[in-house]
Amino acid sequence: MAAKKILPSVPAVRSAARATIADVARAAGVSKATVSRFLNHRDRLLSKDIATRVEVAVAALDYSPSPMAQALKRGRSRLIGLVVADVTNPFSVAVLRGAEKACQEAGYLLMLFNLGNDGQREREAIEALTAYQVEGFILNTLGHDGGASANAARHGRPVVLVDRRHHDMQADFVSLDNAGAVRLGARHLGDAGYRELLFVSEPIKNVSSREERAAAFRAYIGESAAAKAGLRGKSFESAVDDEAGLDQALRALCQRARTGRPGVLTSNAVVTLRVVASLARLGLQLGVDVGLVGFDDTEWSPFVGPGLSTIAQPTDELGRIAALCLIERLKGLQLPPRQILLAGTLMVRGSSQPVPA
Amino acid sequence: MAAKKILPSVPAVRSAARATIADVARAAGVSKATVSRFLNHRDRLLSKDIATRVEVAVAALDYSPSPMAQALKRGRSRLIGLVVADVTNPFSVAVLRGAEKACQEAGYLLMLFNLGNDGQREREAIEALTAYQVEGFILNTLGHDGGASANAARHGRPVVLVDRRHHDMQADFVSLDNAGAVRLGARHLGDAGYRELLFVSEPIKNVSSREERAAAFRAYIGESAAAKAGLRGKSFESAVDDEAGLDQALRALCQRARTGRPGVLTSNAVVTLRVVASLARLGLQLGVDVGLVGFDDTEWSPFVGPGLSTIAQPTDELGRIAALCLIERLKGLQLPPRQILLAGTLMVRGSSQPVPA
DNA sequence: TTGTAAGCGTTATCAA
DNA sequence: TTGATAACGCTTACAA
Repeated sequence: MAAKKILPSVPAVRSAARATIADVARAAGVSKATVSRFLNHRDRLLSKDIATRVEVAVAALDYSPSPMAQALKRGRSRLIGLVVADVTNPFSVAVLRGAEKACQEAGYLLMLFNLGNDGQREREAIEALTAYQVEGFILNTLGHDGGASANAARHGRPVVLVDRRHHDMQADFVSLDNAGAVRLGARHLGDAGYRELLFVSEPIKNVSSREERAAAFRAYIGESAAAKAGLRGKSFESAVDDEAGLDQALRALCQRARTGRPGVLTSNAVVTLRVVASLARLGLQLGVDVGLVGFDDTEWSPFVGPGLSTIAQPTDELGRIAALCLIERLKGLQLPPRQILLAGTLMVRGSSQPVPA
Repeated sequence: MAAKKILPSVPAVRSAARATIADVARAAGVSKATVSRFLNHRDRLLSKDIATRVEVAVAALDYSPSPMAQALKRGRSRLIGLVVADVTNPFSVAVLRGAEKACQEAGYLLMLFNLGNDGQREREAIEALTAYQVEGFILNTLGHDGGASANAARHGRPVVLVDRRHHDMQADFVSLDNAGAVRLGARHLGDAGYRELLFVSEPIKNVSSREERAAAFRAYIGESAAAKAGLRGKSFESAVDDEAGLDQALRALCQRARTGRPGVLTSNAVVTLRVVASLARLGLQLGVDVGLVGFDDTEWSPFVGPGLSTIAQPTDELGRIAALCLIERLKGLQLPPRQILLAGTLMVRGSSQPVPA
């Protein structure tokens, strides 16, 4: 057996429990109130002498106030609750990053609650977060919370909705300009010579962003400009496990397109992947047999097939703006609910290359 | 102008602020202590009569205790801190999901802190989380925290490390069996006829998982079995912005491989994408000119080129086990630091198809 | 300008 | 079995 190695004992910081404000007061020879004042109103009401004594004590004890105790006393916690329907969704993560940065800069900490696509937990999430005294919410959810978020709003905890509206709630709303983005994609496909279009979405199920995109597609197809250009289109809702249905829809699309080429517009990255898989099953070539433009520009988009044309969302900005809106409200801004829509950007790649004349 | 619609006023829940334990006590006509006892030791020490009175009052007021106040009093918060180096990394997100679920089931809430790959913030993160009285940490970080986590551990806040060890800390560690996974990938490439291998990693920079994978590759190549099979290999560290360097390394690989075919093993999904891009620039075909196996099985792996062969990590399990380990410690388990290594799974696709004889 | 003391919502100790 | 009461760490009237 190997000789027992003697580990160097941990540097004997003797670290007692965290220092409290009482410790600092004692060390500085002042009252707790004075320490508190030094911390919160450093400027006013403090003699130079005492101020430095406190300052020294704080440094010596490496003191920092307990946010929990502060929250309890003040009723405010410097916490912002972020509820996302699904962290697996790269869109959510990107928004999360933007929001996090803005919160951090404003001195807030983000408390994340992931629903794992289980709508049931939405109410639970908001209540848990409320219990922890979060000061406001950023919600990327369905709104099936039994009024919990509306309730929070009424209690003076502002709410900002990202990407998905809640039908029953008036709140600031930050999102992609879905209608504009759909037009961008559809027009591009048309311009590239794809004339018979199919819009493929996840099952709409009352999710506002899905509704808006689907509606925008129908509207665009109905416009005279599109009709004049000979653009026609249908929509299809693709369920996770219904590969056969999707295959069938795409086959039908190709049939209809006998004359003009078929083009597909997908409503998010997950659906894009499903369509790519289906096309592969059908033996159809991207950008040759079928054109494709998908929502959400991912890191892998350039490398699938001939490169996937996409509509990029300004995810970082969305998250950042959502956080900023919320923080403004926390600072007391009184304003009717705002709607902030950001434009998408078309990334052209091989999957929508022009149909040879 | 459209007639002004009269919105139905919000259901007049008259919702006063959250009920406190004092409210419940008053409503039930008992003392706060009794209510507290009912909540915490429902079983012992309570006359049936009083118990039901309290129960009714709790229900009527929809009371639930304030975790903040509990944390202040008990010193425990039912909070677990999760620090990840980068939420953008799909691996981190997957782990997050697993951990979150386990925590939730055990009645803990996860507080997420994302470093955004800014190592500087690691210490800050741990201190912020500590201030919020998190009871323990799950860390997927570098360990450049100036001893903050070691310090936390000493204060009785257990720490579990995921995927990345901290050189200076003894703590439970949960990770992929990197050595095994590397062998799995390398051997597979060899078996498929790719004889001249290149291991491409992110800059190692002291990150333990990167070190382990690189070391395992060197070791495997040095083994007699590999040598006997005619396997040879080198390693390359690919920096984000150094496309030229990577191109050069791959060109050199192909040169060396004149006789046997060249194969590449990449250390994570980001690097995989870089290699795919480089190969495209060089006009080399995946699975024909060059074999490729990459760490991390992503949703898009099947759709890049002929399909990317990958080594899948049991991410959900990793997160779950990390959380469970932590929770065991929180329950008082005294044990020397454990190391839990999980095996990876090889997913064979077109990028490593056998070299035709 | 500083200190005293009350109280935020809990739980735990002690009597009753 | 129940009820006062004193903390937990902090902020804030109010007094001095």
